[in-house]
Amino acid sequence: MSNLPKVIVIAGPTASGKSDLAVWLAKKIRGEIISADSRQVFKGMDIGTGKITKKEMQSIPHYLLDIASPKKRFTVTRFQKLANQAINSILKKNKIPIICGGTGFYIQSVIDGLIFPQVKPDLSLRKQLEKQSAKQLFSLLKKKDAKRARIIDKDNKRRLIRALEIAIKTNNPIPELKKQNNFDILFLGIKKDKEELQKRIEKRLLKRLDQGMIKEVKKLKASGISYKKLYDFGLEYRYLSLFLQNKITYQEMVSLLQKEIEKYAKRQITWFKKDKRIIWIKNKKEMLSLVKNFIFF
RNA sequence: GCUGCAGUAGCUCAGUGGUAGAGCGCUUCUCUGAAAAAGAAGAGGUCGCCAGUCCGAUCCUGGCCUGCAGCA
Repeated sequence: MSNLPKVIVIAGPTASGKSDLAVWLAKKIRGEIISADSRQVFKGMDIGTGKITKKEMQSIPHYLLDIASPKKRFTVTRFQKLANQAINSILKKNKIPIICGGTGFYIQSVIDGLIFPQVKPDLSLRKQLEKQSAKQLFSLLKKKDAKRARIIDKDNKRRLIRALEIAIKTNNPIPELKKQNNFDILFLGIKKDKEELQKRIEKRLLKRLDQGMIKEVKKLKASGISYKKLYDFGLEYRYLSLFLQNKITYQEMVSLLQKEIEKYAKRQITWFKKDKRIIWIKNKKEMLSLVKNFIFF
């Protein structure tokens, strides 16, 4: 039994019904919700991210939605900081924080208290390194930080660039990743079988197109967000903007998007599967008994 | 019915006289300040069917079957 503050986490792939479940639980146990979603943090990205509506929140407070401009860069460490603040203010009210979302890296940064190297992203350095091939970057890294080079994904430029950024700025090898235990965690995962999830993805996709998802992307573009940036947001924002540029047809957009969302869901599942703390649940009843047990003992 | 073109991985197609590849899909995986991003690996094929030539045929020859286009 630990004295650490209790935090509940609800994770799962996209379209698994996390948000609804979290609200339902919050009402039962006097909880408040912290969203852990790397795209829902942005203002104006609502339909495309499947963001919960005011009405659906049923007056349960939600944190970390609409807290950043899509024109600016948002990072894990920013998320981590804000999430910790949110947890503290929920705890002060004597309520239970429920972290709910699908961005595994964000969730992990908070519940494992990851300590990242103190090296801020340097965009001009990154741009410069970007010009080199993965092979060149890799051999550069071997010189600067041989240990890191041994375990890094040598084809992944993005990873290589960040590793080099750290090595160059600090002139030191990257420190080992530190974790700290700040909370007593109940980690729940929503289990859905493949066919059901695919059906839910399809249904939700068509519904959101109906709700004006295209208009939302047009609006973002009109507000000054480039197609390149929209492409980088991925999924809905990527494929809708390709359609708006006439690079693909409407039909292609819908079928590509369906496939891509399915693949994304699989990547999420791969991530979560690794975490052995997760208890996989199928319904509210299973969840509630686990939660009661967690809170009262 | 005739003529032409095609038939190779789940799909779209490359290719070679010494039993085969790509892209996409599928499966599995990675993740140290971009994570809906960015990457990696793997499993799939008696190369339409039957015969012939050849040391050897997916590739050449003949026949058959199937699809597409044109002509009648």
